[in-house]
Amino acid sequence: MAEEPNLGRLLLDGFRWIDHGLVESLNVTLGLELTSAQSLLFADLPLAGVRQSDLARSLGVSRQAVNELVRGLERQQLVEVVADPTDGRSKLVRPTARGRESIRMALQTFTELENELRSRIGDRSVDQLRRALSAGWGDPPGAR
Amino acid sequence: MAEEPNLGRLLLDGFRWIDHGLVESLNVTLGLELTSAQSLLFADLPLAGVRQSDLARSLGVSRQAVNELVRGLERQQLVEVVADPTDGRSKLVRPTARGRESIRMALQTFTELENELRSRIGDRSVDQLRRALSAGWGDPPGAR
DNA sequence: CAGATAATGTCAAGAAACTTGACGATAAGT
DNA sequence: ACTTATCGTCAAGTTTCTTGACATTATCTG
Repeated sequence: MAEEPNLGRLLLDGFRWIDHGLVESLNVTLGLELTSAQSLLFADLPLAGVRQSDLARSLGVSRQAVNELVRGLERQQLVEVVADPTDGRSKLVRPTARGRESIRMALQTFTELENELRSRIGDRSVDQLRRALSAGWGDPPGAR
Repeated sequence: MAEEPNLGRLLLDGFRWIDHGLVESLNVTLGLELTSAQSLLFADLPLAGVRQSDLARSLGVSRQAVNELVRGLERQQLVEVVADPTDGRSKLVRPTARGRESIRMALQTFTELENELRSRIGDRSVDQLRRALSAGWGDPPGAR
């Protein structure tokens, strides 16, 4: 007993804390109707636009999944999807004016959440947390 | 650019790393067929048994969700569900002999993953990571 | 003790977030 | 030129979770 808590559970709890704060902020404060996955994709969308398939790679999910999320954002006029001038196969996902404003809010929410965290566990701990997490996870030992 | 990466994304990546390693270990090495959520519930199940509804609270999901996960584990004879002698409403979820063996493997996997992590980012970073994450997340500012 | 209130497990229906497989269109490699 | 790979997308299915409703059992209250 006095089991040290499972690291996976700890990471998941942390994620849910951030995620919940982000979704709440976008939906309640801005009156949007974003799901969790849409928010996460949307929140750090480059203003210049991204190729859908790069988005899939960066999120670590299939192109099909990203496609569906992007269509949801499009329906809410937060992004527009245009043909990639440099590649006839690709499409670029780009925030609209309305989208850019929401992204600003999302980024502000991230810093607010991080400040909240700093006030709880201290500046040093937050910095160390970020550093440890940023080191890159690569593949777990058992990956095929 | 050189955007500092979104903390939520970092936490999620970490979780997925652990999760993938755990599921892989249980399924490939032990020949089980556990889903991600089943593995997470199963991996640190108290040997003495838990009430289903306590499990739900500790995981942060509904009783209905836990019920379904437990039934899956039961089908694979990893747990048995018995009436709680102290409360006629409750049921206790308890690992079987086969389950206990698998749990030992799961715990071993956790330490292996953590060791892998130590070799990548160093002992101090792992300790700091664990400490920061253990501080408890409570409710995010916008929680209702 | 009786009656209201609450907690537990479960059935059902459905939403969310994925997956794999297949396909046509475009790009790139040889 | 031909093969091979990549891109977006349609379709179908899985996993994980939700809310609502309900019967059963405990607990609280007067």
